[in-house]
Amino acid sequence: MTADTKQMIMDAARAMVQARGYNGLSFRELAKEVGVKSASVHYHFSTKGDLGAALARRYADEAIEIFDGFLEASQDVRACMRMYTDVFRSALSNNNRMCLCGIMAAEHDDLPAEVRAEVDRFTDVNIRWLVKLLSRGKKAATAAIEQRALAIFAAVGGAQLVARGRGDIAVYDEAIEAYRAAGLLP
Amino acid sequence: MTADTKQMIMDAARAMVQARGYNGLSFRELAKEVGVKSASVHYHFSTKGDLGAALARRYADEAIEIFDGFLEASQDVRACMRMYTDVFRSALSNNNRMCLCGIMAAEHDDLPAEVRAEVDRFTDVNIRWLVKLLSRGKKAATAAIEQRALAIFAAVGGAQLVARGRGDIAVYDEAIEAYRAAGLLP
DNA sequence: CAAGCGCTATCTATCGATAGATAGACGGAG
DNA sequence: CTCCGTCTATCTATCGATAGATAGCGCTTG
Repeated sequence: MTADTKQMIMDAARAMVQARGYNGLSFRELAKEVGVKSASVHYHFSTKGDLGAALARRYADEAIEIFDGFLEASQDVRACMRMYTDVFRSALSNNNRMCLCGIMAAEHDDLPAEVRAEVDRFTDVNIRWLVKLLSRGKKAATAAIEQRALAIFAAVGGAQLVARGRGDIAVYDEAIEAYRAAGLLP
Repeated sequence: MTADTKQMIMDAARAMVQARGYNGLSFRELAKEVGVKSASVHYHFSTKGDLGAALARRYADEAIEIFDGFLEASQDVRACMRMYTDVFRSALSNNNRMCLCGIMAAEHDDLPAEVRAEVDRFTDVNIRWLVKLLSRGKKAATAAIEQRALAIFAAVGGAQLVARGRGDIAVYDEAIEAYRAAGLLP
């Protein structure tokens, strides 16, 4: 039983942050959830900032892998985009949670610097990937594509935020559909 | 000196929440900002939930007034929409702040019930207004207009969130412009 | 005088963080 | 094989800071 405590801590912490934000994460509650003492959490992550940064770093790294898998899985821009929006959808369908970095972005100015840096990197990762995807379709000007990528990322994040507030995943689906209908999404 | 303390408290509290979120608001810091003691804040708002709900309520009420003023000021749908997006822009230009209810929406599940109710009402106010505006243009199906209104609200909120994270108001402008170019915004 | 309002002083709960102890695994030395 | 030292991982207990909240005093003003 390699129920690696460190992994369990990170998993539980991610879920808690996705549900209640970085400020809503406490070592004591986290430890209780995992079944250890808060001192043990400090053993693995010396400060709360360390933990938050580790969470965001792993999250961004996983995003790169997953997103790049989409690009390899299909040459169809529309299909890839659908897989992309489905990733954000799955956070909602998993107990009405938000994207880890989406919710942390709201707390942006309150975050320890090392956490903020990783959250910003997640944004970069998304935008770079979207640029790569959009570049497949047409060879528009780079600036135009970057603008479009940014708009898509913002719109998807906003849809997630509003849908979670409503507690209704259908709200997300409707927003995405409206984006597609308007031509914002390919 | 009717520098009404209660008003000063609400003004300072709103600014602090817009910068750091509801969880980032503390009575002590708020009191210091206003120049009173935290006990005095409790005199006007018996609990933090009371204060948060009052903030969100006033915010939503002001939004109704401001937005309806747009509808009266111009018959042009595009002009009204620009005024609408400019309201969200002004939060950013005011010290890189977020919409009060936008940032609270991220903390949605952590909010006291009375605060959450007002935040939800703000969303309603926005969507109802957008529906009213969009209905001017064309007589599309109600469901389609509501979907569109929701998508616009989400997209604008997302643009604000991302732009604040980047600390660059130009990001907001670019996203809005992309929405317009795509035809999401009229 | 009475009410309204802000104060001092204090409470309880919880936060992140740290100190120090301990149980057990592992490896090398005699 | 066994003893010794070290390392890992967790524990208990506690720290100072800060959170929101409260009781009661005192000033000011109508």
